[in-house]
Amino acid sequence: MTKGPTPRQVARAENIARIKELALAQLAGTSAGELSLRAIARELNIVSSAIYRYFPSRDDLITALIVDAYDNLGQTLEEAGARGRRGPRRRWLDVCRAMREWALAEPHRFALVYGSSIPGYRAPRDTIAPAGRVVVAFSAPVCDELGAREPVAYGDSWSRPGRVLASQLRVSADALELDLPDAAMLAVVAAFARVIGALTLELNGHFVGGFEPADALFDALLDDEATRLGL
Amino acid sequence: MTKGPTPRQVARAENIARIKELALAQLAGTSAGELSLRAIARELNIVSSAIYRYFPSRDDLITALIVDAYDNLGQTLEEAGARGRRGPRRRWLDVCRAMREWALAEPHRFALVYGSSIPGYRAPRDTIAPAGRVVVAFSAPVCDELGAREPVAYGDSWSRPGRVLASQLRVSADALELDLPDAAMLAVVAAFARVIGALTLELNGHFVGGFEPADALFDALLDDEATRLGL
DNA sequence: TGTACATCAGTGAACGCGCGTTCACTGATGTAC
DNA sequence: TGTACATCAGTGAACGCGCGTTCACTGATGTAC
Repeated sequence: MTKGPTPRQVARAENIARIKELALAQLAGTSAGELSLRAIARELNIVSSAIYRYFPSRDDLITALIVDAYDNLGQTLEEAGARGRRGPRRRWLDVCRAMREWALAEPHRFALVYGSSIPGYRAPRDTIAPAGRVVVAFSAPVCDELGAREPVAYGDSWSRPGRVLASQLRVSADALELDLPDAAMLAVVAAFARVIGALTLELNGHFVGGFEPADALFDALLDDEATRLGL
Repeated sequence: MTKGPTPRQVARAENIARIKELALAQLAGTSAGELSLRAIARELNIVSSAIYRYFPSRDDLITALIVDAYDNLGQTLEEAGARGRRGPRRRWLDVCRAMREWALAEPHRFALVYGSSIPGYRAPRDTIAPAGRVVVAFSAPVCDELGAREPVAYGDSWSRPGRVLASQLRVSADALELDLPDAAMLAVVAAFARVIGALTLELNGHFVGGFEPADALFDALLDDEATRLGL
């Protein structure tokens, strides 16, 4: 018989979850740099110093939120792009749309990971892997499509990357274990930049008065980008 | 004989400029939401309440910084893209490179205008025109190129925008007084999103360990984008 | 099963800071006659 | 040119807040024998 978690362990896990929830709720109204541990403690009906039983410092709480956000987004994208009846193009479009939905639903979380870096906060190594998960999910349909084709067919609209860039593309693809030729990796990065850029503009109100709602704009951008990705 | 500005007016203008400078310097180490008027006053050797002789509130100071940033960036792009011996493609590439240089030189200013919105701060109308100036400068070379061509030649890789999107594109182009057909306007927005996205990723450390420096990557993205813009 | 001991969540006080904004005021600068 | 008055930059005190983090402590929960 496996001994389950003790009541204390259960309570601890619950409290950590609640702290994160309250922190996220707070982020809706403030930037990450202003996240207040005391405010969280107040809402938890706990003395402020008690927070330190759960997170050794404010930065550690922020790190946890960032890791969670990447993981949550990554998983969302993985599910949206799961292999199935749909072709790669459709799958990739679904991934991107899921990304936008996630960003619109949780704009503060999006800002936390893809927004302006937090002053005074230095991201630890722990955030690298979860961040990669998002990119991997983003490019999965492209990898699948290319795996089924002659690599040479790719990259008609892209010129061949120079030596420096080619090497950087190689290093990046390897780090993420992406099986993509240089030109395809470049196209994926370009697509990612466009999606992040469009979401950044939309979430920060740069489309106000022009593209509101931005659904049609987004679809058009994605449709074009999919073609350029060879999908 | 025209009466020049009084000593008082000169001093006032100088102080306003110094306050902005100190505010910008402070932004290098903090997010806009944490900008401290008291800290500025301290550095100016002035009592904290004296700041209110120059800016009625913290938000007004932030607004001034935002307007300045847009104007400064806009002017930089205008100069980089000035008509001359270079063809439109080269001009557009120069504009984009100037934008990157500006962003790398003044990352906090870039974050101020294109980064995550500032919690509690509501941008007044005054920021709209300067923001548009940047987009206009960004698309100027494209407009010039298209003015010299058959509009029909454009947009082979872009599908025709739907009704909603077409109307949004029209409204946006008109608001900025851009003489661009729908497909071209769409391509410009897409290009802008990509550039903003790439800069956002670079400035916030998402290229660390992969594309460092990102010069080659940026050039490749721009080169491809220029082709897609029909340049 | 019962007891002794270790673990650890939560307390409460304190340290040393910070902030935006208002208000009545002084005294220098600028202006109109 | 001289004087009276208005303007306005800067003062200093106050209001009513906020923060992260440390530390010695109490007392409940969990564990090993």
